[in-house]
Amino acid sequence: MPKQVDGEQRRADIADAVLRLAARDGLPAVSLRSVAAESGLNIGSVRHYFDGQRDLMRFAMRSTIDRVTARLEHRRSALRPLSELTPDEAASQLTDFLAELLPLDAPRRAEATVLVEFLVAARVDTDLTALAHEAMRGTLALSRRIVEALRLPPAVADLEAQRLAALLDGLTFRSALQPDATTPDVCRDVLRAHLASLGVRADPAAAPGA
Amino acid sequence: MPKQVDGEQRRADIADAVLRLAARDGLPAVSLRSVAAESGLNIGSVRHYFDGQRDLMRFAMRSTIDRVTARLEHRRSALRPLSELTPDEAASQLTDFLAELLPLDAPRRAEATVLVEFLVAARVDTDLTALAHEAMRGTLALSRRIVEALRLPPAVADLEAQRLAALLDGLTFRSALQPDATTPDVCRDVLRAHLASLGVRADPAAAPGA
DNA sequence: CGTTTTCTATCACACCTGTGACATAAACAG
DNA sequence: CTGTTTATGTCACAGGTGTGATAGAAAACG
Repeated sequence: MPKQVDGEQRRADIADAVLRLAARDGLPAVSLRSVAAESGLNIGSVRHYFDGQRDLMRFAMRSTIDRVTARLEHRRSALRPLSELTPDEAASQLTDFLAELLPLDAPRRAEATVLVEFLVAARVDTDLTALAHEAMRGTLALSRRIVEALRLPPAVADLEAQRLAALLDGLTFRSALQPDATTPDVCRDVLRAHLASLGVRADPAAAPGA
Repeated sequence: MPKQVDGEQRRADIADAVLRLAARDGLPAVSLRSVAAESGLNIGSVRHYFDGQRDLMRFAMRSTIDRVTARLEHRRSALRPLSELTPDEAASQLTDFLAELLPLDAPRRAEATVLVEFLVAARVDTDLTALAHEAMRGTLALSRRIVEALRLPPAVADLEAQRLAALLDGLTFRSALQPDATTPDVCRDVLRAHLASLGVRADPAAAPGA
């Protein structure tokens, strides 16, 4: 029975317990004792790997953000240039790409839900404000890149980026809190319709009334 | 010194203290003792008007929902028929109307922020789930009415209602949590642009490319 | 071997929570 | 007046929290 364990792996395991707990019972249910129980460790062990609750929370939120970011980056590398695609194909590809942010299946729902809880908590928790700003700026920056890829005129790029970011966060919010009302199908359809409505301006050949 | 006080007024005052506390320090900071302190009452008095914390929370959330609903109804009665307005005027009027939902000034920001906290808490708090569903269904129903007023084809009405609801909630979420990043001006502009983009389909005379 | 570091585990303490129970007092009813 | 209801306080208790301090065991080091 090896006693020397991988410290980073342990921290990740504990953070996972935090995320599982927060997703299932909400952030207020996350305490050092509940995390210890969820991870099968003793509270003393948890405290050995983290300076305290604040440190634990910061780490858990950071690892959530990093996980989503990594998944997006991975997806991004597999994107085909929009110039090779029809407007329809482009919309589909971008929908699948941005859907990585949405709570469309169990793991993504857990991530999105926990992130929403963290973002709300960060409003009054100064330990998390920096991470919250980073996360919010991230989806806005992502939206901005999408808007630029669709070659929207610069005059409306900022506005459309804000609109897309708000739509993404709104879909996440509604679907994470009430998945029976805002189902994964609704999320996909809404997102796709939105991207399509942006695309028609970009590609003159798609304008039906011309 | 009158001892016989208006019970309903007292309950409303206490609920106000809950909302102020939740807006300033977050829902987790709301306890019977903190509410008593915030409202200038004794904890015994608070407990005299409410059966307990659960009752207090339910009442506070309900009064928040009712307040927003009442403001919207009041605004609604002053709306001019869209048929009397140019598409531009219609978009402006609907923007102002729906802006009642957004955190554009201090009181509305407090309301929206508290509502977000309640909705998130309701995910795991069975006492609040019914109210949360009511609130979420409310903004969807409101969006639905807007979409119908814009005379969008029924084939896309459901989708557009969901999209508008998500946009409203997303703007609320982002602006309530980080008003410096999603400013009131951004909210207005985004909302107005969205309504305008819906309107062009409704009114053929506004189509520029025809 | 002994020493040191790493890891696990437990106790104790102060603090905060909701709530049951009770006392006190003011206002009203008869 | 007496009795009752309404309202305000206060106390105590069990349960939860983070954290400081400490102990013990196991692995790694010299």
